Amino acid sequence: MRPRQSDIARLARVSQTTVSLTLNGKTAEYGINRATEERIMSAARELGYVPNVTARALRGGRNCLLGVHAYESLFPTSRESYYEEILVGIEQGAIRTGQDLVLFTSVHSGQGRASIFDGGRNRLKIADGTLIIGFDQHDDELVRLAEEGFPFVFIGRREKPAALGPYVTADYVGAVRSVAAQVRALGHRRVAYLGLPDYIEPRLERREGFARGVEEHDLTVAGQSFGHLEGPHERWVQEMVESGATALLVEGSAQLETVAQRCDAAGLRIPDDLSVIGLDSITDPATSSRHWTHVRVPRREMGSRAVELLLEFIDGVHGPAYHERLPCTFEEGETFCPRS
Amino acid sequence: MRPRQSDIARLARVSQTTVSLTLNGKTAEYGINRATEERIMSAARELGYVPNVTARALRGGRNCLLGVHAYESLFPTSRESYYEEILVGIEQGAIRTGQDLVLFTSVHSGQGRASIFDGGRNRLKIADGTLIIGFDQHDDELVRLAEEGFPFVFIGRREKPAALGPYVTADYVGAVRSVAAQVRALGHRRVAYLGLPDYIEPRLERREGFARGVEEHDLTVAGQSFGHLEGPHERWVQEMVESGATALLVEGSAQLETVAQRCDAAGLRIPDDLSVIGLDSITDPATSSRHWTHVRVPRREMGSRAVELLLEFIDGVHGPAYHERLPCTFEEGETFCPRS
DNA sequence: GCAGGCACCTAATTCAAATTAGAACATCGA
DNA sequence: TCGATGTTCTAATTTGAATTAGGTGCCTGC
Repeated sequence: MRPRQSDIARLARVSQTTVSLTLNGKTAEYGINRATEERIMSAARELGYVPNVTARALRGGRNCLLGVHAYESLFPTSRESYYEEILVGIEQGAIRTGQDLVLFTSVHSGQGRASIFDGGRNRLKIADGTLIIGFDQHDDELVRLAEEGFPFVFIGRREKPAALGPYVTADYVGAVRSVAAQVRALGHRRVAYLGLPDYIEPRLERREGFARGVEEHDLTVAGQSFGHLEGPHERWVQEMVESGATALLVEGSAQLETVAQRCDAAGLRIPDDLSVIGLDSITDPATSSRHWTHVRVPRREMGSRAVELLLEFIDGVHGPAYHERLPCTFEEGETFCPRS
Repeated sequence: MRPRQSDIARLARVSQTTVSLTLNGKTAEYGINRATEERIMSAARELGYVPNVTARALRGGRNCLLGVHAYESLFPTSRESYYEEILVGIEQGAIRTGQDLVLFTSVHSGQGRASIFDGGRNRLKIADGTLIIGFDQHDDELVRLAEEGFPFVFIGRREKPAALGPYVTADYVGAVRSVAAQVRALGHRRVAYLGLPDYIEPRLERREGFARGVEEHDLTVAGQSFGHLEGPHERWVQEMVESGATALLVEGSAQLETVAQRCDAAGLRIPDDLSVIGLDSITDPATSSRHWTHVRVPRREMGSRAVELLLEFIDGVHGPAYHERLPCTFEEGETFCPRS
């Protein structure tokens, strides 16, 4: 059996209280005698004492467990997962802060959509709080839990923050504005924008950033497309360039490859005839045809910061309306050059 | 504040004992009245009761929480991670059996090697048992925990099972013997083996399977190499073929690509001049130059089965010496043909 | 010689649940 | 009507550590 504080106490001929005090370094505060302290410490060493976290957590009311919730499989089958990098960050954050993570897999066991409440046996609350990643289809349940005072932190998109809990996201607007500034700085005047055919928050914010960037830096828009997931038609690329565009901003990293193909087909050289700048992280550099100049979304940092934020929220450091926008970084590549 | 059993007790006008008994389904065993049971259950529902994992763990109850332990980051930074597929399987197993997973990230917080005990933050016991993946550098600690009766199940390699707990692995020996049989069945007589430069269990077992297969099917060995992580030198490939090999078995999936390059360089066609069979799963088919004929290690199934096994072990269905070897599957590809 | 204060330590309680050992009451057979 | 058996529930304890609220003895100052 593992030694307890009371075993140390017996060996050192003191009370369990004194042992606890000593082991927690409160000797000065409570005036424990130096000699007593040494007896206790050596007894602890002799017995190979290891505190029981469970007991400690019970007393402290904290479980040191943070939930991770994603409405989907967490260990992604596809390698293109949006979650992956965020999860890496969350893990790092948890390591740094000494928390363990709970994956609420049991909520998936029912068929149909995963439910946080899961028929009343609400497992969620075994954690001290929960990180929620991505797209939410469960606002009703979240509202209920938040009203009960259960702490959440959201990562990434949050359509209606609704003050349910703090969130961490990236500064998409700022990132695209800054791209616009650099485009202009390299002499470009006329630009185009290639978007994905949906309207989730990060994309809307990029578009806002583009609009503001264009205005602030006196650029003109040669074309915008939001039509196809995979990328634009060759025709669109050609027309855009013919109408004077010398730089193209691309929302989706997968679209970049299509752009490359279209340019090849149209006899356009990147970046000599057209500078191309990606507005999202490159998911898999290994499968990229070239070294794209792009904006990296700090997903890892977002995950990592979210862990700290959740702990701070639990401790009452921030209110539920608190949020942070982490800056994106500009990654130099070989697809962006001065206007020729 | 979160409701406790005593709150339910007050509302249902019974003792905390009765609440505990009822919530744990021991009504029959202790003869709790149907009406009392219903009062308790509805009170619990009304208050939104959720058991406190910490208290339960302290006292020694079940939490429907299974730990996952890997001595390394669980969410891999590299996409080539050995763990990934196993984790997918574990997640599926957990979903099927209604367990939640705890990632013991907190043990990594100390610098240096991750320790299960780690100066006292042994949180392991909040889980009902733990899955241990991969290579273990901590046998001493495991022994200690196992002696305390904490349930483990090991996945994959286990150098000294030491009867600490059951394990799940793949039948590497059988898989390679069966490859040898097929090689012979397609008329090959002389074969070569390309291994990785280390001696962990799965590789040793593959080599044993190769040795036995060669003997059983009356094959001869034209060459064996264990020199380089990335693959063989061109010279080795040439010599092997010149000495009569018509089939090559390759341990590492990454090595396959090197083999392809060497063959191209030497003017050897696969499979016309040389059949090539991989002995491990193809990690990323997208980056494969061709559709390799190979043995797939059932890592997903191993993870999934390990979850069940852990539950069975906790329930005393198996002893600590129990283990299972799951069969590998033979995946047809375009790199293995009859000897011409 | 007695209040006040300090140094040093401990008994008792708390955390939330599980469990052991019975208690209170009814019923039944002899 | 007495013991035996059952039914239905509870008081008290346990888990391991942290904390609160003291308690004891010694010294100082007046």
